[in-house]
Amino acid sequence: MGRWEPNARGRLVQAAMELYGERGYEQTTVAEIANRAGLTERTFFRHFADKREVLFWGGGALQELLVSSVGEAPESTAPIDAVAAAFEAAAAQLQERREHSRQRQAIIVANAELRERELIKLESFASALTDALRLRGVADMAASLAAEAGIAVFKIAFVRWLATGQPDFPQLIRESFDELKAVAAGK
Amino acid sequence: MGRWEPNARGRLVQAAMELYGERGYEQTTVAEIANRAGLTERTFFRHFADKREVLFWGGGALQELLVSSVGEAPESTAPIDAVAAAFEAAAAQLQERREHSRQRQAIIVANAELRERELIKLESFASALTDALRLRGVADMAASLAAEAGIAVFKIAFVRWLATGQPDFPQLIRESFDELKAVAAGK
DNA sequence: TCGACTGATGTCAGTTGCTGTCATCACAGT
DNA sequence: ACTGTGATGACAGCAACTGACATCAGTCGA
Repeated sequence: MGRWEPNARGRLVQAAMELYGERGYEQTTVAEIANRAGLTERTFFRHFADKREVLFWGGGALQELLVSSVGEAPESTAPIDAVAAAFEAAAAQLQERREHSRQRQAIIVANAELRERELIKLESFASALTDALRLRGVADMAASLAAEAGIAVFKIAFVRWLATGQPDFPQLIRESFDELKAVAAGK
Repeated sequence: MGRWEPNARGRLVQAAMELYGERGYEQTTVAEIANRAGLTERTFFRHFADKREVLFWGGGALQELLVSSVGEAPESTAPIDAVAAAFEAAAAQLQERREHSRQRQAIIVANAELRERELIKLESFASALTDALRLRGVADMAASLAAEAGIAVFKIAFVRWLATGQPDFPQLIRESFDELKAVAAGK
């Protein structure tokens, strides 16, 4: 056995989710999180850049999935459809942990600082998607627009997925992209 | 003459812009801003909720312009076109202070916390636009999509306006909405 | 086997953003 | 002259975050 209990980072995430859920983000101190995880405040900040980041650890995997999905789309696929396919894949992934997503989102929407952090994470997704599209030869402007529009669709569909009882998130994504196309066409 | 110099809020904004520009956002303390404005730190926080907000004061006017523009569009106008018209009006407004916009944006892009704050302000615009569209009888989903897609176009066009030397921001907005339509159509 | 090294953690002091509370005092209205 | 009122100052205090140094189980090469 090691000198310390294993998976310190995971314990911190777990403790933070619990405490943020129980008494809210602002009413929780970092010292309390660390304490519940059997660690010190200083150690918390060695694992996470700040008090918010603990809720967003793991977002990198989703970003990689989005990028690789765009890269794997057939060459003839239009940029917006490549982006749509990427978000369908992401939706399938999220769907496997719906309850976790729901709890996490409830915490985030209850606090402005956390919403800010979520928005910049989504912006990072948009930036990564833009790069992935450029690699396919898509022009800068079209790549940015497809990526940002995709994020817009995802944001809306995600909220809808959690709000309604609809189980099939990927299908909801498909329908939402279709609706974007209708809206953009001036319908 | 009053007991205090007038326009304390304006002096704080001015001092903050100067200091953030000179030595960066993080390297500037609130005490320094207040000091340059001839006030105390405590007074700074009576005028602004936090150290970031001082850069975003006045955003409410732009939001009102967006909302009223959507409200004034002809009834037959499609949601996406009402949104486009609103951003054209906003662009015309911003164009009158291009140099100020440029300096402010340079400060914001240089710091992640400030980018977060900007994103949540834009999200607030999206929410207001969504409400304005619903008032016109647009369905929830279409309203959200048109608003969020509009924000996406604006974000991209704004950066482009400042990056290129292009003087006509409203026209750039029009072209960008046209390109969104092309992208959404799968071109 | 031993000693040097590593890496995750603890300890502690310090800065800064931000808040609550109370005092001050020119000005306005009566 | 009397009494608010509102913007400000003064001060104490909490919590987020950082830098510097200590600790010590495990590891690895001599």
